[in-house]
Amino acid sequence: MNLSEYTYYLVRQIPKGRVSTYGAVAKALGDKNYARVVGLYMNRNPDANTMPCFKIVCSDGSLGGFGLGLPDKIRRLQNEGIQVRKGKIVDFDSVFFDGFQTMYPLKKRKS
DNA sequence: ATTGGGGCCTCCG
DNA sequence: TCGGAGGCCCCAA
Repeated sequence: MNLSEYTYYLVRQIPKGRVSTYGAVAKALGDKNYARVVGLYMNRNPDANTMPCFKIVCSDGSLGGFGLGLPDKIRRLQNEGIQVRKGKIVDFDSVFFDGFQTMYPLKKRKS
């Protein structure tokens, strides 16, 4: 399993109605510096059916970006009952998910 | 609130 | 194949 596949695996762990952040995923990957790379993976694979990248937001609760356009991201979030006001997640602390199940710490590149 | 440095991958020429 | 530029960012100052 390569890095991008492992990233998708983690993102799919986010329960319905919850969100997580680029940084949280990066930390689950083993290094917070992966945050930007996580964003790239999201942008590269904007298929919301297999990879709910709309559930990944910035660590301060703001939305971040979205390859298909932010309005679409907001719509998808609200579909799961997540409220968005003024470009931020409402009650961010209570919907934030950081309970990723990491099989192994992926510190370095894996084949 | 704003700024800038960080350090890793992917993309495209 | 090689190299440089940039990214759906984060955090400490």
